[in-house]
Amino acid sequence: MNTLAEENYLKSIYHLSMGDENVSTNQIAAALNTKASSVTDMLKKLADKALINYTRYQGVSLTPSGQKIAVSIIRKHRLWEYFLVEKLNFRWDQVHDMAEEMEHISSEELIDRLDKFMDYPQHDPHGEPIPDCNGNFKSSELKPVSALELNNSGVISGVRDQTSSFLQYLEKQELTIGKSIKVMEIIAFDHSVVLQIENKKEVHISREAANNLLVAL
Amino acid sequence: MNTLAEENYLKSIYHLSMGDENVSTNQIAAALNTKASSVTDMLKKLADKALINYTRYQGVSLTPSGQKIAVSIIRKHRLWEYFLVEKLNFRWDQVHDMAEEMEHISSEELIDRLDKFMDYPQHDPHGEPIPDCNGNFKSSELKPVSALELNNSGVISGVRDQTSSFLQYLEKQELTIGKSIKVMEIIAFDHSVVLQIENKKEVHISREAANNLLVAL
DNA sequence: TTCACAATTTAGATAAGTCTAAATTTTTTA
DNA sequence: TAAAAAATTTAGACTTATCTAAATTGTGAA
Ligand SMILES: [Mn+2]
Ligand SMILES: [Mn+2]
Ligand SMILES: [Mn+2]
Ligand SMILES: [Mn+2]
Repeated sequence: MNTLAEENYLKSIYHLSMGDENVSTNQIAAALNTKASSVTDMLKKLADKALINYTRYQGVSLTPSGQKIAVSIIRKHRLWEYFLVEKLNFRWDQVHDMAEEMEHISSEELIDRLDKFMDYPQHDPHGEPIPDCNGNFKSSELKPVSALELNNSGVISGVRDQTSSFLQYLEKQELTIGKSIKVMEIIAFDHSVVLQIENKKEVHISREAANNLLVAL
Repeated sequence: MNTLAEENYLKSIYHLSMGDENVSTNQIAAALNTKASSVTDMLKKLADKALINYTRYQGVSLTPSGQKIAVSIIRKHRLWEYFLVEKLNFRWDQVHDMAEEMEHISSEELIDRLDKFMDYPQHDPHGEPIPDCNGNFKSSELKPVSALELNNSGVISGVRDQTSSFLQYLEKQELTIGKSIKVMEIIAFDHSVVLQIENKKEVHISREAANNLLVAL
């Protein structure tokens, strides 16, 4: 099928092109922790395979077949994360790196059976929607806390950054999935935000944290 | 840790060195479906890493650390096969190739939790013993049908060859795990064997098949 | 004990994926 | 709008894992 490296590039391009138009070489290099020159090499290869639209110096977008592969990898990633948390009792901050490997297990039938085994879950442990076996899924209607206005409320439903350090920080602040929060104050100086959790405790989080914490309204 | 290729070589050497002394370059090449020259290159690499004992032209054996890695890969392989059959309802003849990929998922904690989740199974779907988290397991006391004498009985408990085609052939002949069989006749000419299954139906199998079908006495 | 043949290793290539350094193109800024 | 800066690509190299063809080593039959 496709190599592990190709799959990682396609997934990265997919994530980076959310909303925006073309994705740049440097964006991909940053996301994959590699060098721009390596990215250029791979872009030529993916373009040859008709998985991306690529013109020198102009950035890239996925073709329909590239998109299909990317979504299939994302489906695998999220289903394995769900499995690790729900069946093997890992914490949500432990599973991302393992899923990064498991998403490359090739069998489609395996992943469809895993989906059924877990009774077709709709969201992964970080609140992201799980594509079904046809690749369909609602794009998440979640907003970052940083997009809320004063006195707005929401229910914590996901995260953008899935690093252990961020998830563990949230855990410590009791900002976990399902909790309802209200914006008590927005500090103009640094865009940091004071939140009230479940009408009780207040916490003060940075702009950076508010950007990466997602809520349903 | 180790690359996928290295892991496959170590596992292969482990399987080939059962009982025998040193494993030859050509044996490994045949098992991995590659060329002898490629094997030589890899043997040098594994010897540099102190995972095998290697002297030019003399074949190889695993060092204790090489053995430890091989057993860990085999543990993963067999636990994933068990998972695929018991939890995802695959047939025993469908799981080997998927497990060949899954055995390379690196996390040891993942596999230990999977082991617990399935309640520490002792044998994989082909009757092979599953090493525990310390790498301990009884070497299988199973004998090939070809080693039985006339009128000996046994219970079908495993297979050597795990290809789909052999497993499907056994299924069709009703020679499945758990069935008891008795040797009714051994044809001197071609060493083929006539078996009676569960004191009922008789089947006639080739020497090749008898070599690859394992029974407990 | 020699010699032919089988087994193994070496030599030299190739493909994938990556890197650094240099060249090129695009974009910004003055 | 021309120079400077930033982004991107190219050139050339390296690593891992493979291969074919040629050279070397080991061994068993005569
Ligand atoms: Mn993830
Ligand atoms: Mn990945
Ligand atoms: Mn197997
Ligand atoms: Mn394998």
